[in-house]
Amino acid sequence: RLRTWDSRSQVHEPVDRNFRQAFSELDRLKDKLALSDAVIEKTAYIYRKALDKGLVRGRSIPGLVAAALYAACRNTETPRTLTDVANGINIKRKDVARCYRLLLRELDLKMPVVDPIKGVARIASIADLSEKTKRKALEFLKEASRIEVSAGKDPMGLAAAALYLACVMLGENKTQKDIAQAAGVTEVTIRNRYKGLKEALKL
Amino acid sequence: MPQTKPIVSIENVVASASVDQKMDLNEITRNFPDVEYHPDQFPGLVFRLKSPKTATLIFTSGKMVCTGAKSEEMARSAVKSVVQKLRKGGIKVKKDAVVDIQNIVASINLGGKIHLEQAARTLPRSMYEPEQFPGLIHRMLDPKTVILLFSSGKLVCTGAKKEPDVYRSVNNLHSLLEEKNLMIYD
DNA sequence: GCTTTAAAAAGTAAAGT
DNA sequence: ACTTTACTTTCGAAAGC
Repeated sequence: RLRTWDSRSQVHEPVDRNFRQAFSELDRLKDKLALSDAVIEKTAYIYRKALDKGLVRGRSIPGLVAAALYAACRNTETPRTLTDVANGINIKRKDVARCYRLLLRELDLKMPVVDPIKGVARIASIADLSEKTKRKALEFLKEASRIEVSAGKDPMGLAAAALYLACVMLGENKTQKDIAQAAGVTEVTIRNRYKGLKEALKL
Repeated sequence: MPQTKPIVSIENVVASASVDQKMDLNEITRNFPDVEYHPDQFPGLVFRLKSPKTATLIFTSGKMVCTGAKSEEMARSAVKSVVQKLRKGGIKVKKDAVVDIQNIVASINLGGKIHLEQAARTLPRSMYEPEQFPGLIHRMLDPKTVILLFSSGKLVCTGAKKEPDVYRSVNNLHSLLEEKNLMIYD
């Protein structure tokens, strides 16, 4: 467990101090964001690479740890938003985003495209939506990505709109506000995506 | 050969310039009531022209930065115009400005939609993060430019230092998109 | 890295009617 | 709900913190 870290933890060279400092940060996040060991492991791997490439020089350690963590989530298809990670470490989302872009560029990381389907379960559980509604939303999203209405749109906004559309279709009484809050988007975004989905799916 | 002819529109040209002499920004501020100069905030003075609609930053070193022009030529004439106005306003400027184009921003319409997600998977040096921005960011090596791609088929090209580089970038990308079947024409 | 300038793309957001 | 304003991304130069 955390071999990347353990392998050098005995040696007290500056690089390892940096690594240890960075990961005391990460330990707190593991519980806060309910992350798996695999994600933590990948975060350590990515951070180590950044360290070896000298990307940490003159930059905030929490910012890069957050970025490495977000990259690990993306890489493992773990549904955590940039905002989740930023709030977890208590840094500005914009700073995490900047560090994340730096990691992608300098380490040549290729990330899978975020699938809106990954956000459905979390929104549904926070908004307390039925299993049936969830299934229906998944269907809508699959068709939406097939015909590419999702291109350029915020995955969480799409997932929220699909769930709202499913609620309307199946008669589950949930307000746009409830779902918007659960998804972390505005009601306006749900309305816009809802309109787009309905037209594109000809419903 | 590409199936459509991209419509390219140059939207902004950034140029640096120098009159190779120290400038008294406070004097300029006194003689030109419309300029903005807040040295606490930024060391450059902002000199705006109504036509061509540009903003030129003037520094005490005599170096300048002109933004907002719609062409390389317009940027050069804007700088000439600024120097001319400074002289008319009683500011002594011995030499004419030497101008260098630093960046050209253009908007483009390819005339067909783009398979953005597939492009994100196949284009090298690209980043597609719809949670942060709706466009796909692609870094081209030659010419060294950055192109933003949108599913609508519209693009933004930036980083070019010559107008021909904008066209070369667009044509390179357009061919690449067609080669890889990432374009949708109706 | 930041500060300031300008400009487009499309999405999201917030404020005011 | 609609409009308006504004912010996200990309780029480069300038002088200085």
